[in-house]
Amino acid sequence: MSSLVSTRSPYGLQIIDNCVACPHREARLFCNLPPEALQRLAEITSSATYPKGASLFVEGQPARGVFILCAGHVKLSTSSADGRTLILRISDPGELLGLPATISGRAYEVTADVVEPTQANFISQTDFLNFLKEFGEAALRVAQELSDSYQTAFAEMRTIGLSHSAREKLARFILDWGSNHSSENGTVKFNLTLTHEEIAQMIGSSRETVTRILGDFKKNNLLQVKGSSVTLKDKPGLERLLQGN
Amino acid sequence: MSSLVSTRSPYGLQIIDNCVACPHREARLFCNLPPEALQRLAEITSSATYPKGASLFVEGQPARGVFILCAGHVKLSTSSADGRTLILRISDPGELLGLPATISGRAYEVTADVVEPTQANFISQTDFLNFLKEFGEAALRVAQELSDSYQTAFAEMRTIGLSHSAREKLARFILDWGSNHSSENGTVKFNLTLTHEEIAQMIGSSRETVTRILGDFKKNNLLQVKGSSVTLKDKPGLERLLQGN
DNA sequence: GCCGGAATGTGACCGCAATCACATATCCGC
DNA sequence: GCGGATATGTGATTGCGGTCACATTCCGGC
Repeated sequence: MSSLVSTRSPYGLQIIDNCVACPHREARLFCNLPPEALQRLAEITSSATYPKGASLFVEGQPARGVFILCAGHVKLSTSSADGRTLILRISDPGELLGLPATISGRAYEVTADVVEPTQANFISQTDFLNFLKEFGEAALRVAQELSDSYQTAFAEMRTIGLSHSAREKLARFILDWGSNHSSENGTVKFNLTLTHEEIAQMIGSSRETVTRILGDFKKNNLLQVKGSSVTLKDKPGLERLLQGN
Repeated sequence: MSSLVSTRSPYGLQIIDNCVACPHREARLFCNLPPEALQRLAEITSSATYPKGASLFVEGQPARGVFILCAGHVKLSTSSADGRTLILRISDPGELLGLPATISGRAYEVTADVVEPTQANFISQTDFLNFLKEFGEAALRVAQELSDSYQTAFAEMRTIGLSHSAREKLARFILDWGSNHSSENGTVKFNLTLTHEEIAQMIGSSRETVTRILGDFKKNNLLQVKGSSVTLKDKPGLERLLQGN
């Protein structure tokens, strides 16, 4: 079994070999499959790197296959004809992108844009489906992965659908982001690499509103912002804004 | 293979035997599995009927297993602590309910309420997971089912997140509902068995707003309502409200 | 056919947040 | 370190739609 090997890409990105199998998301997905399955997986997988701004796939495009994100971050979004955009999530390394579309055979339902130099493995739809047919265990893993995605997307939907004010949605967004990205040593502190515009698109609001409410939060000492670094000063205070649930 | 058999339930519901395997959703899910898989499926399945108002499962409850809806309709909803409710969809016969939670092992993410006398088959979580482990093909079918659910939920999310006005959301809702439930012979006509309150909960709006906008639609001759029967008089007119997309 | 509860219709009010229109401030490549 | 693009901050305005408070109508059960 090959161990992880790193080299340099043109974008100054760490290239990771054989990232199909495990480096991220311990004990998930395609780890612990029988050797012949892993062998087969390696054969049908091809790796590539993408510069900032590239698209792995675009909403509405017929599904070509799945991408396994090895390094970098990818923005998943959907947009309406009149230019409005809804950002679903920022994917982290280890995630499978384009899975529902590839499995169901329909078009990609979101657009995947590279927000920072990224490495990803690709498996074409036919190869992937054949692989799943042959290795039932893998199909079950895929079902689990889909269930997780489903529940994540669902939580997102709840946030947007069930909260009243933009202030509430923003508070929830910040708390969520914090709980996933914080390096806490006592206080919760993390990097928020999104622009106000993008935050607005995540919570279904407008750029100005995000700026204003964020200013509000600072004024009320709920949090502190320095560059892209955010520190929660009064987490309970923020949580109080989520009224109930 | 046993054919469909009907008897009478206490609720005056048609009881359908062996509905695991096929009656609805042609060529989907568990049809065309090898005989031993079908055999096994029959062993782990138990059937039950539910009166109006019953809950198959409740949001937050640890997953017990999946339900296969044989007859009747079930409302899937989620609600926040302060009493607001978001209805996700009304499930039709043939659907699998509670699948993501059962596969992922987390809690049910929605509540499933019976809105009319219903028959459903149940498979416990452990039985179901063992079954999938043993029959890889079935796991793949399940993955497909999950993909479909995902894409449906996603479309719902887009509707709520990307449209500006309540009027737009209502128009979209009516057109969607019409395209799924209409018995068209020239004009589009269908039964809308939901109260205004429920419609409001589906589009994330308020009861009064639904009443008002629906009245508006009637006034502008976009549609006609007689009891629970709705007839679209000017479909293009409604579609124009979806601005763009 | 009557009754009670649910569903629907309607007015008044008003607050949130979208939008427009700018003024700064910050970042990044050359 | 300069200059243009991009991001952020802020005021003024406005309308949508939520909420409250009722009136009216519908419907199902006895």
